[in-house]
Amino acid sequence: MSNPVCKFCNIKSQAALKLNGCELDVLGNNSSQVQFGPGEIIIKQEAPTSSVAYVKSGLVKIHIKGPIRGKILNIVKAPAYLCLHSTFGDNVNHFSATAIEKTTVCFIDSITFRNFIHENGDFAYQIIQDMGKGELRNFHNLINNAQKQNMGRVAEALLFFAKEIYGSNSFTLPVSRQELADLTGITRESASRIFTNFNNEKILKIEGRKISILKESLLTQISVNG
Amino acid sequence: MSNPVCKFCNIKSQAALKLNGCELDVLGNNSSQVQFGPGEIIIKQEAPTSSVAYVKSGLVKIHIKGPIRGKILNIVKAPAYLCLHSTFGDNVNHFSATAIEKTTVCFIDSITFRNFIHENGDFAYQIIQDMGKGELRNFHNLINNAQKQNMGRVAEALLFFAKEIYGSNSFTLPVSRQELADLTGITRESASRIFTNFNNEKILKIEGRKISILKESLLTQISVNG
DNA sequence: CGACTGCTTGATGTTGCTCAACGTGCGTGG
DNA sequence: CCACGCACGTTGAGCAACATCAAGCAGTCG
Repeated sequence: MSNPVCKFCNIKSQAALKLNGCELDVLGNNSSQVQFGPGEIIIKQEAPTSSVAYVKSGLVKIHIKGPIRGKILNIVKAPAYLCLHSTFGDNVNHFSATAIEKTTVCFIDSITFRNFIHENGDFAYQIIQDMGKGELRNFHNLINNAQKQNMGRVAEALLFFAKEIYGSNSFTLPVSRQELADLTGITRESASRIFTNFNNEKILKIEGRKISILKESLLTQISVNG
Repeated sequence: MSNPVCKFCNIKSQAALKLNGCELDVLGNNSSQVQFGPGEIIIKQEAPTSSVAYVKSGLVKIHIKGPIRGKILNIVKAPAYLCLHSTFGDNVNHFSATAIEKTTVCFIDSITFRNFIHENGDFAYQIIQDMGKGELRNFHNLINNAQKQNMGRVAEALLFFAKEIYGSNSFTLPVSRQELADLTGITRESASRIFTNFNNEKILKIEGRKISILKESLLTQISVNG
């Protein structure tokens, strides 16, 4: 594997910015860059964690096979590391990661990555901050899913896409109704019903996967109040 | 603050074991040890994160004020760090931590802790592993809460106490019915009903908070199948 | 054109929350 | 000391929210 452009890559992670020229050469020699199309699996649940994945561009869903049905834990936008917790918490992946848009991923050899942590405190500190922020997001998710009811969850998810992913109140949903249901923890029928409901109430304008948020304040209220 | 015994403490964290004598002196001079009784608040949600908390002994619940009712995110047994994610993800605590048994906590000055990470790669690596393991546990929780129904959740919680906390099928529940409900995300009435149900079915023997698991395999099955 | 996938809609059944009542033990203040 | 409020626990009845089941529709691909 070889990826000699790390040194000149301009989408470095916060952590990689702390590496010096020599370390960046090592990184380049121990990583490889791969392209994924929508639906292609980047990381497979149960497989051994042989490398660290860094998403350079694109959009990825983190998901898991639940006891009953699938569950999407998170949607991650580049730039971000994927599943660091799995890498350092265990030696198999606890989740799968699948591209939902065209995505570029750098796979970094685990040993190399670990060495950086051991030898470069600034690098380690950035990784810890990253993990911390990620975990906070996930906890936030947990609360929502635990106590809100369906309309609130869907509202939450839509606002997430608008704010966090696209930065606009008009966007094309990158996931199917089924996937949205897996993300919010409801059935696809319920998701569908809530969509038509929001459409009728003129809170959203929906044309297939094209969504425009018309009454953001109301949607926010629904999201907050459960 | 002063706690000169760090050097000779025999309940050091995995991370602290990586510190040298000199660093342990610094740790001692920048940390303090505090005792908490059941119900006493160790970390308060929304308060600034001024120090890192290390639980030396005892049992702690991590909880949060939800939009509708409280939610217990996790029950943590010593030895463990508390809420590292809050410390590094943001500068206010996103959760509260409350002792549920007599608990000893060491508060370590954040700056000191950060310096260790920057300067001692082995220390940093242990912290990262800790965070990784913790996050995996939490994700596991999320899945359960998302898809199981009430009986399964209660079964899960009981097995958690038996396996992870007490290592025995007979134990005294350290939490009230209300708290168990907050942990599993159900109402206290539902919790109560399920308890009497399990008692009638002879899956458990219940006397107030004293619990004996009689049919572990059945309970496990209920827990797994939702 | 038929098979298939993704989406929608309606009818039905179940789960679990809410509300309400009642018992108990504990601490507080008259 | 007793009355009272308060947290905890249990049980029952009714209801709303959702999942499930079932059917139908539009678009697409071989």
